[in-house]
Amino acid sequence: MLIEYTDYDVILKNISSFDLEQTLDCGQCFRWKKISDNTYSGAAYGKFLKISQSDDTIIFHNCSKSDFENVWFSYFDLGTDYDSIKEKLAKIHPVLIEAEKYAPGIRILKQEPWEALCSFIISQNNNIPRIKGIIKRLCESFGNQIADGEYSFPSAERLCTYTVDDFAHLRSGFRAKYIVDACQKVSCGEVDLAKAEKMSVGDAREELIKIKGVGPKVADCTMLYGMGKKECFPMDVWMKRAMKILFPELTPESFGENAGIAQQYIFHYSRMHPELFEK
DNA sequence: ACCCAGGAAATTC
DNA sequence: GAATTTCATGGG
Repeated sequence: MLIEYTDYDVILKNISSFDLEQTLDCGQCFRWKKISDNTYSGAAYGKFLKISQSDDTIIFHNCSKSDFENVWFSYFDLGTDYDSIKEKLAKIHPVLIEAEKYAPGIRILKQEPWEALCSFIISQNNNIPRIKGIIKRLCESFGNQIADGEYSFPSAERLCTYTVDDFAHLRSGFRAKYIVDACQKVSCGEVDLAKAEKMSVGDAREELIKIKGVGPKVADCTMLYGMGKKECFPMDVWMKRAMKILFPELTPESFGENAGIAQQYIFHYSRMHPELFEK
């Protein structure tokens, strides 16, 4: 991988195992939008970004060197060698070879812990288009405008004084009371996300499920997508189906230290091949 | 009308 | 304690 800094853009050349569409539309994040072929716009850590790809070249448009180094490098997990991880995972089970082949450019994003937590609280017993709508309304109502029509994800501190009624327009249903509890516990430090990030998976999970509406699955998604804990293996309805039909002899532990990455290949592959689970 | 959606809390057995 | 029901909302 080669990094070039121009006056306005950051350009990555000769990058492998990175596909924007696969990474941004595989169910791990909910806020990036496709604005034209191979071009996306979105936000994280309070920064707006337009990013585009052609083959093995990625352009971070109008992006400073410091934003790239401080935010986007780790956000897109550019320090991790996915080629070698895929090779190791492929040896565990042949179905993983298929799943990797289907979307070889998936990377696990390192999102903000609070955004991941909040997003996956909203995701429970919900579908992806509706999750995106609720999060969009949350950001547009309470986030800061950081570019034309683009908003940051509002912090727990920003949200902690609101009640269930104040969130009614989000149309998040029974999840509104969970959002309220998360805002309160995180903003006052009863649940310390920065500390949880440094804890073991077991301890961090215990910490996170103190929040109402956070169980093992939401906690694991928060740790995998928001804290970089790649051994986490969130078990949603799709993964339960996949384990039963595709990997009957395996458990989440079978996938090892990068189980979360395996999970993402399997989740996306399963969701795009629902016929595997019919009847 | 019915079923399901990246689950977890509340209730019942 | 384990199994089942309920929880809002929207799309198919």
